[in-house]
Amino acid sequence: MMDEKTYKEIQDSFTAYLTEKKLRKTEERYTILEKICSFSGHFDIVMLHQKLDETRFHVSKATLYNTLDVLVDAGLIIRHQLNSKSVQYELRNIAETHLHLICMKCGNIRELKNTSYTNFAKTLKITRFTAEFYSLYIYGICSKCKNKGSKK
Amino acid sequence: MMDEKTYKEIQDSFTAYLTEKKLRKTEERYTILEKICSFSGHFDIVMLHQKLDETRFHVSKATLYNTLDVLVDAGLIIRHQLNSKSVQYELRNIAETHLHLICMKCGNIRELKNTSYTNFAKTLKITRFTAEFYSLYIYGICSKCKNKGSKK
DNA sequence: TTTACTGCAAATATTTTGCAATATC
DNA sequence: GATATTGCAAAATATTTGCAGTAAA
Repeated sequence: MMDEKTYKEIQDSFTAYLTEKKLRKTEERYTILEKICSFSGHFDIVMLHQKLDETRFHVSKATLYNTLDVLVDAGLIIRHQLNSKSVQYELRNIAETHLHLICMKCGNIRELKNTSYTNFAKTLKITRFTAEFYSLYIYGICSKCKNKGSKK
Repeated sequence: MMDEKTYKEIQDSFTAYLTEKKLRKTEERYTILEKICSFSGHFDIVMLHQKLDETRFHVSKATLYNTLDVLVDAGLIIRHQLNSKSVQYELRNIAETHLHLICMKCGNIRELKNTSYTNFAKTLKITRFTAEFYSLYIYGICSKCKNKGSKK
């Protein structure tokens, strides 16, 4: 879990967004966000649903999909398609401080703490577009697959 | 369509891959690759299927999914999840020379010709991973949405 | 020949939608 | 109170699978 201060900032940002868009501040939305903030990496819908159920907070799939859309719109989480399986989400806050190493053989994803690419990307001159954040994916072969050869 | 020389290189690379993996060199696989090489940007399964049908080359969805998997494995195309709708594919060859600007309001995607991020990324020291290619996604607000306010 | 690949249709998985009940504003 | 949001189940989409026929090696 992130520190309390960061969590409060994210929460406040969500509240501001909901207010601005005249959307309702429901328990479901805040509880889902809270759960997401407890993850340190990627997650998908199924996993999030399970974790919520485990803490005895059941929401319908419809609500989950709806809330994730809202959170994406609010810019608090981002959507990745890192492998062929399922859509993965990640707190923008965390995604910003990592780049993603994706093994093209086994599909494994490694997060690598690195902020230099963001700094680099900020120097790019881009017209007719206001950049908010950056995601770098590096595709290649992880050391396991390199040694063992193809796993698939 | 790319120039003939590039197309031949891609085709040869596919042949080498199929040979190495002891996979068969079928007309379907080569025709699908050829069609993909005629696109200058992203495409999805539905669009590819249509375009193939238009040129009177019908393949089943099963074959299409199978072939796209093979092409991803071969490293010739990459898979993007650029918006919430559907998975999009792109020739790796083309993807490498562009970065992607994704509007968080309207979902529109703009490709921006830029290779400097690849050069930058190549300078990153990464252990236990052999990088092959790089993809930079920049999330933000496009000028249309900036002016008009939210479209959604 | 052998068996990988294809097409088709059926099975799964994923996401969206309709609608009545509920809770926010 | 008005109506956005929720839950549930059904519908719509997207993807995978089983299997018999076909074709590459």
